Amino acid sequence: MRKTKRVTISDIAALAGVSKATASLVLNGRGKELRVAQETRERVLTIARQQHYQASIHARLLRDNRSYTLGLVVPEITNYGFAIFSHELENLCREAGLQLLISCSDENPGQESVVVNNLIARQVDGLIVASSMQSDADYVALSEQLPVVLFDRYMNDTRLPLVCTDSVTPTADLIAQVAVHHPDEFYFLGGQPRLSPSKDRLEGFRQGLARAGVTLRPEWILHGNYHPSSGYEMFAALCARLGRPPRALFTAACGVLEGVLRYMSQHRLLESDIHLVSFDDHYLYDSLSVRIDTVRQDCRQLAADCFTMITALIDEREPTPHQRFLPATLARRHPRLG
Amino acid sequence: MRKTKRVTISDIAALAGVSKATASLVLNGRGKELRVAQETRERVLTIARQQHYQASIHARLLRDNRSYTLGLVVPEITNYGFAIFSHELENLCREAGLQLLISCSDENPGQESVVVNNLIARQVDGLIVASSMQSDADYVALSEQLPVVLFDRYMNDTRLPLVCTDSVTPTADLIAQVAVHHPDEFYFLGGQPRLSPSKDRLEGFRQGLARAGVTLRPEWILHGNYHPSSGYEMFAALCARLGRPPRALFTAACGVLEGVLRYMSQHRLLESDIHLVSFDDHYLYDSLSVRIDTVRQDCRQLAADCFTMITALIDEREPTPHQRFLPATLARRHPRLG
DNA sequence: ATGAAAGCGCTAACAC
DNA sequence: GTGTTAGCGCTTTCAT
Repeated sequence: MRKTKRVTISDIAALAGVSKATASLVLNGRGKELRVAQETRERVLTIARQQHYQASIHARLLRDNRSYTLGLVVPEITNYGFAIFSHELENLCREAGLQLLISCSDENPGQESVVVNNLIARQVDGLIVASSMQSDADYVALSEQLPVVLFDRYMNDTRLPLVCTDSVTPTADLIAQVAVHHPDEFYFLGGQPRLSPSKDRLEGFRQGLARAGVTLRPEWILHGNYHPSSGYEMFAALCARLGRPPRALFTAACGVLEGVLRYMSQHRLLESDIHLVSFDDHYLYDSLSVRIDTVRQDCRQLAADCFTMITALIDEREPTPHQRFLPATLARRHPRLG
Repeated sequence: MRKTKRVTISDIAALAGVSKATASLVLNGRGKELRVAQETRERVLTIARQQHYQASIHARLLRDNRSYTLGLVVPEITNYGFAIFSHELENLCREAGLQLLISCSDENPGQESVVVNNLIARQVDGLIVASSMQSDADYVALSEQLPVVLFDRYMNDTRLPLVCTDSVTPTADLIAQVAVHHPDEFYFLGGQPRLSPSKDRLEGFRQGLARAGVTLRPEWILHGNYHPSSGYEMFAALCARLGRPPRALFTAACGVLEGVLRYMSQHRLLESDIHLVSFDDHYLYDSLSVRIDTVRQDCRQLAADCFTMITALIDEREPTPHQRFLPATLARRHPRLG
């Protein structure tokens, strides 16, 4: 059944008794301004419709040497924030006639290389990446070849185009508000310590404590990675060390929090009065018995800015600004004491 | 910076002093078995490497008249289950040298047409769809043209290839277990009543009640759609009608449940002793104060089966079986009485 | 107002 | 063992 031969522009041209060139002009709507008689145009159009003519995209792409395609690399599409981001970006792409190719790196630099190379091989017109790499070297090299925009995370003092949430300020604000109630004990559970989100959120944490007049103790800070299992283990270790759950805790990412919650759930700690604070929000947090104060990123704006930036680069306009840090909002669920 | 001219197979051939054909053979690893001297092969390979030769995918696709691409249409990528499914499918595709194109229909048949047409225009080799359409007519027509596999939802008695979770059995099992404790009152909040998940889950609900010896009252059944706002409103209306929250409630999809939870959270109902039962699981449900018993779909298996089926169709092997209904598992969180 | 032809980069059938 | 050549389907000069 599936062997229906493709109807090409030559077929249409032949049937309409015109040349390929004329047919092409007409079919691209360019017939009007550029010559081609009204009557000819109608004939071609009618026939094309009758034959269900659909231009071969591959032929056009080969000719244009463009794929009208954007690559997106995220650590985890199952992560709610990245899902929203992807969804948003996909819509923007579609409206612009671009196809979004989504790949997951699973927080794994090796896997990230694989998927990026795949995308390159597909000749994407641009690449948007939330990278798990330690260094921007690969992307600096890559950006010689095609537009690259980093988002969500950045390396050291990279000069690559970048869209991120400013984590430091809102984290500091939130921590400062909470820390006044927990001057004796406020733990920090972070992800990979060398990734920018971890670093920035830790910096925000420090600043927040300082602002609240709380002296940070080094043993308050624990690092693991963004996998829930890591959050689970850090929290388990902490509980073991203290002989009880901590009184106040900041988790630097939703994966870490997920692990903590799993532990709490398994150990019937959900009714305890631990004060949880976290980076990244989720709609279900409203329905948890434990109240969690969070920093909520503006995923849609992140997507919009990435899109603006990458399209600017593709069109060879230098985007201004080159790097963007977006504000976040606080979602406070804990009843405010005092 | 970005204007580096593409190095083609002709360039390589010229530099190596061989013909395009020979270069092509070598570069596709087919040089060995099929003629081409060892020495020639090495020369070509070396030069290709030096020049960072990367074959133009567009040229190959044009020639093969294949895109090595699969289209996936889901209602909502932000829905946890679909995210897992997509992630899984993406990995399977990558391993098979295919690129997955993910599009969202937002539960909207109009939008669904748009994205499907987009995917067709991209000449995907096959299409996997969780459709929000009332009828399979469009896809029946489409499947004349390319392989189509439906999943998650199906229309009436469609004969299209299909992969679904069997909703009736596990829903009935779960409801039967719970209903014995709630013979007087067990509400059902469904999505669009004409979509198969709603119908099957309602059927499971009926069967479960019957098995528990509970007589279903017509006013227990409410329908809306899969958007959280709909769940919110149905639940609000129900509470208004009863003057209190219901004692037992089954939500037919996670979107509906999300709305219910939002309402409960806003109205401080999370500590009430309402017995919630729902289709679709989420890792955060373990951490909710309200205990929710759920039916958990096997998203990875769904993805695996869709993949097997679509690749079979693409290779023109008829897949067996043509339609697959997968078992689900129950996630009971409510303490079992009696 | 229209057509002929070149070329995008690659592969495979067919020479030699 | 290696080269020639004919497409794949489209767009775009350049003639006419």
